[in-house]
Amino acid sequence: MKSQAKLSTTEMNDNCKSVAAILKAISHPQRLMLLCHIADGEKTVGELESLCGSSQSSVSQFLKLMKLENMLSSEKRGLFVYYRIHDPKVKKLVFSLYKIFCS
Amino acid sequence: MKSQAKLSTTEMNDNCKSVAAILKAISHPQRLMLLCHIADGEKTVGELESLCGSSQSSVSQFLKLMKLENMLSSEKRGLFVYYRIHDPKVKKLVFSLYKIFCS
DNA sequence: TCAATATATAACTATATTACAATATTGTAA
DNA sequence: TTACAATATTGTAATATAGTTATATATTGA
Repeated sequence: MKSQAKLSTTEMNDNCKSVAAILKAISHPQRLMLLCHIADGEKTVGELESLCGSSQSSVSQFLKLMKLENMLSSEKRGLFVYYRIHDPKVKKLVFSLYKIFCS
Repeated sequence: MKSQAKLSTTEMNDNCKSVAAILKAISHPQRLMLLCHIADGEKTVGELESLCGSSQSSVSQFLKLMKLENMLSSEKRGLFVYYRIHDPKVKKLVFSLYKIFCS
């Protein structure tokens, strides 16, 4: 992390704030689970509901929260709403988490 | 994230739980800041206090929290307590965060 | 139009976090 | 021993979050 020494305190502060906000949105077992499934390919609310074993209401609320953080985007096609990862940085993060902790 | 499909639901659940706990400990601007400074090399409470501009009490509490998660370890030498990153996975995580979000 | 299905929102309770202040502990040095 | 500096702990009030249930809205196809 030596490279970080190059950042000013203000820059570091700002970076920490925004990164912490993203981490906060992910730092919940159910939300992380949702994100992992979505990272594997776009999913509908119903699919996520059964994949994660959560109620429709809570899945919907979590998705909304992560959409507000601009982490996810959604598209309605026919009867279903498809969710996918919007922010490429978030995709990289999920991949890193997988590499570090799950393999 | 295709590789993730290989994990069973139970495995995924467990992984998400433990990873979310770590993320939760980091998902706070001040704590992330602390961690970044410590990742750069071991630090005393007093150093962190001035580096992060936080009160002694909150620095001490945050450090304790992250120690409980086994993310940090500490060693008392003389009058000072030195903190460093204990879990190599956490070190990797901090480095990934830096690569993804700060460069 | 109407029934079935998918999604979103509201309201509420229990619990957890945060910040802050006060106090305690420990090691060092005079 | 006393004093002091560094760190840890505790108590607490304000706020945030989690999880549940109930309700509302939107879309599609018959």
